[in-house]
Amino acid sequence: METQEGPAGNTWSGTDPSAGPPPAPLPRSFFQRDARVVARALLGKVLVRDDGRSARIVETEAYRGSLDPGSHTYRGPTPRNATMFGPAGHLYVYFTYGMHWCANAVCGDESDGTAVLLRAAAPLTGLEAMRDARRVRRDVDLCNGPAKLCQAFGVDRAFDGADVVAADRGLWFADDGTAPPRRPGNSTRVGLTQGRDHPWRWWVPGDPNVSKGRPS
DNA sequence: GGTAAGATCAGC
DNA sequence: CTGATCTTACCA
Repeated sequence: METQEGPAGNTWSGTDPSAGPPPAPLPRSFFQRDARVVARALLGKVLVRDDGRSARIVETEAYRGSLDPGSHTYRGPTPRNATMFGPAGHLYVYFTYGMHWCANAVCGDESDGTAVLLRAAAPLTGLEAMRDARRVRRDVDLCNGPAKLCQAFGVDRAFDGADVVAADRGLWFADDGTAPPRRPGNSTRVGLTQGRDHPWRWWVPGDPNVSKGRPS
């Protein structure tokens, strides 16, 4: 019988004593589904980093490969999107607008090129580290956008390809018992010029940490 | 080799 | 609403 413990090699050091032991990572099968299903299922799950930072996912978007003109993988494999064409349960991190990083959870079957963009989250623990990484007045501004979330968690190029099931880089998703909303908010995606008709954005209704980004 | 656009954000 | 800031992808 094993005691409840985090992924091998990780040292949970959450600053909130009530946070308890490190929650186990979601299994790979969680991600091996249609990205639209995973996008909704991720609402309410917790993004965890082994330095104590954690936040509840409150907004996501699905990107669907060759079926989706708005996806980085729409036109086939390139050096940049290689991770998205790999196995589910890895993190696809890309650089954009000359200064921002954004993170996705790769979904579906290998070579599908599908993923879920993490658009916003509600900070839970490790707020000091997040405030350190981002100079903002209100905590609600720490993770209320895809690039803000990455900055708050210190996610950059070094995390592209990270296995969030094996948690090989100290980053994973956990289920703390919070169920996804019965009826999530839904709209077209934010910031796209192509594929903007697809309603593949979802969020937790009423959560103040949902991004201010407007659908295209 | 040149260039246009980009799954964004902060400040005015 | 605009500027920042630079990588990527695509075309010549």
